[in-house]
Order: sequence, then structure tokens, then C-alpha cells
Amino acid sequence: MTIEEELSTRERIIKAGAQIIVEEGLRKFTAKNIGYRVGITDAAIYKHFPSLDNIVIEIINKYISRCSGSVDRSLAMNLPVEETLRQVIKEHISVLEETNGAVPVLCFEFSRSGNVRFFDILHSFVENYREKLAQILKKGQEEGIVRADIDPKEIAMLFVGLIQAKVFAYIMEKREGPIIKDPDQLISELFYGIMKR
Amino acid sequence: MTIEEELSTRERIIKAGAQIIVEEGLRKFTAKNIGYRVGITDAAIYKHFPSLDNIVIEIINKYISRCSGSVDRSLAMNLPVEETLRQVIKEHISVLEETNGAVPVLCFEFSRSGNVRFFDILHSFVENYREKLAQILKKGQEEGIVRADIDPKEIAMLFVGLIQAKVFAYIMEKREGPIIKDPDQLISELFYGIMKR
DNA sequence: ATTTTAAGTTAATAGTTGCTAACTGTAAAG
DNA sequence: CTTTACAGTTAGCAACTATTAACTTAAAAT
Repeated sequence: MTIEEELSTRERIIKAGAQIIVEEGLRKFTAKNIGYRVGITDAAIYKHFPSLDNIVIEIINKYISRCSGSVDRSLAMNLPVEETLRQVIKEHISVLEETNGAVPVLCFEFSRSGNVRFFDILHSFVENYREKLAQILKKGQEEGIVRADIDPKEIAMLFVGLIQAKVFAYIMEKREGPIIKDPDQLISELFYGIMKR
Repeated sequence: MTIEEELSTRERIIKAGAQIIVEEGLRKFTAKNIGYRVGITDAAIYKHFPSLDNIVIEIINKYISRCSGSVDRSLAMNLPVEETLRQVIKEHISVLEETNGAVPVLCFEFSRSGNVRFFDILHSFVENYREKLAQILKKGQEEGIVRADIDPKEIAMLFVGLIQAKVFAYIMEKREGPIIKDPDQLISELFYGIMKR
């Protein structure tokens, strides 16, 4: 028995839907395509979800909560600023790898889909995530280990964007395996531009 | 007479198509929606293009050549390395503003569209652009003004990604006006992490 | 002055979309 | 042993998709 068979059909629909959006884009996100990946007909999907929009909501919530959880987990460890920052990025990267880069792609797709409901969920997630990162950076500035001449909120957004850029490169290079080959290298590059020295 | 009326229908179709992809995503890229923006019926589009795919090809080529042109123009100026780098980034940003961030969005959309033809054009563009940037960085390393411990190709891709990150932030924040508020600020941030000191 | 061409229209094609209704089999509940 | 709920099926709906054909009209070419 494979892992795939252990998941409920409902969960397999969510997973397949997310995979389609990430790998093929929103245009291919159709009941038929989801059904094909799950191994059921399109009509059977409606036994588990009232509409395709509801699947999207579940996808967004699932992947976003994983991402939010990662930053909260890092903050809860109560480490010194530099270590917290390092931990947050490491956690973020591991969620990114587990989900095959789903979150940035979802953000990008639904920020332009015209669906206000989807946009609002994603927008408040990004804002929240960004704010938490900015707080850590601010604390670092107060402690004098982070450059004073940078805007924490701006750098936080830059970080979010940078991760997205890595996903973009991953897709563009048609790579297999990890999205970020050397997380420690990335962190050191990032720190080089942020930290005082 | 407005500028819009001076453009040929063919050009207005290309422009409208690009706008739809950038603002609303590939899913809304339909003959009817393009026609609506241009002010003609969907059928009339086929008097100018044999298929929607051909419009996509024209869109990609148009926006990409503008982007490629910008780096070539900067290189032709034969400035010292640091100035060339600065000029390339400035040119890139101004193309980005003129086109409302079309190129990164197009790259992202069509890298996952499943259409090999579109992917190949974009892939070779990104590779080419990246290679040219890497060459400048390499020259900078040889002259001893750019950090020796960075990989030029990696940093070149990071730059492409950074621009994409800015477009992402622009969309996510539903901002109006310029995508990059202060290009000089961005350049100095970028140089802080790249240049020797 | 007539013909031809360009660029638009409406109407129709076949295929796809989200979604519903009616049906079927199977497994748990009573 | 029967009933019921679940999770699937097929068939069908209206609305949409890309594209084509037949027609109109106005301007350009002859």
C-alpha cells in the first residue's frame, strides 16, 4: 500500500489541485484534470466539494497555514535575533521543499485571478508573514547587529520575493530535486547584505 | 485623437492581450476578452492573427526584445564595469515600468503553460540575459571591484529574481504608479551585497 | 466607374467548462 | 436481513471556448 492510497479522496483532490496549479497553471485547474490525477470522474469531485472555488480555498488555507506555522515555530524557540532569523529562513525553505514551491506560485496566481476572496486570504497572509519578519529585523537593528539604514518591512518583502525568485529559477531551469540547492549558502548571501560588519 | 487610436488594430490586440495576461492571468486570455478591450468582436481578431497562440508569440517576442535591447544598449556604451552594471539595471527598470512588469509575469505564466514553443523562447531569453549579466560581473571580479566569492551566474539569476520579486510585491500591494519607487536605492542595496569594500 | 481588398459583422461549428440529476454498487447500521 | 448512507458512475445541462464561413461595408486599386 502506497502513501497515496492512505490519503482520503478529499485530501487527494486538494493535493492534485495544488499540483496542477503549481505545475501547469490555473488554466489547467479543471474538474476533469483533477479527477484524472485522482483517478475518478469530474462529477465525483462534487461529492467532496460543493464547487471548484471551495477546493481553491482549502488549497490556499492548507499551504498557507504550513508556512505561517513555520515562522511561529521559529519565534517560539526564543533564540537570539541572528539565530531566530536563520531558523525562520531554514523553516521557510523546508516548507517550500515539502510543498514543491506551492505557496509562492499560489500567491502569484491568485493575486491576479480577480477573485477577491482568494486575494484577501493571500494578502493578509503575506502581510502577516512580512510583519513578523520585519519585527525580527527591527529587534536586530535595536541590538545593533542588523544594518540601521535598511527598512525592515522592505527587506522582509524582499525576502518573500527572493524565495519566489528561487521557485521561478527552479521552474525555468526545469530542475529536479530541491528548489534551493544550498540553504546555508543562500542564508549567508542574504546576511551579507543585511548584517552589520 | 488619442495615442490608442493611432495604433493599428493588430498592435492594439497585442497590447490588450499582454495587459490581460499581466492583470488577470492566462485564464482570462480569450478571444472575447481581447476583443472587448480592443472594441471589436472575437471573430475579428482572426482577420489579424491565425490563432491565439500566434498572438502569444508576438507578445512574448515584443516584450522580450525590448528587454534584450536594453542590456545590449548598455553594453554598447562601453562604460567601466560598475557604470555598465548600473546602466543595465537602470535600463531594465525603465523597460519594466514602460511595460507594467509584463516580462516577469509572462516568463512565470508561460514557464508552466505546457506549451514547449513558448517555454523555449522564454528560456533562451532568460539564459541569454543571465549570461550577459554574468559576463559583466565576471569582468568586475577580474578587475577586483566585485566580490570574488560569488558565482556570477547565480547572482545574475538572483537579479532577475529580484526584479520579479518587486513585480510580485507591486501586485500583492495593489499599488499604482511605478513598480520600483526608488531605482537608485535598489541599485545601492544590490551593490552593497555584490561589491567589494 | 467598377472591381478588389481589408476589416469588420453575425451565425454556426465542435469541443470544453462547471455543475446537477439519476442511477449503481458496496459497506456499515439498524 | 434489510435499510441507509456513501462514493462512485453515466448522461445531460447551459454557458463558454477557439475557430470558421458567409455576409456587409467602406476604402483603395484598377
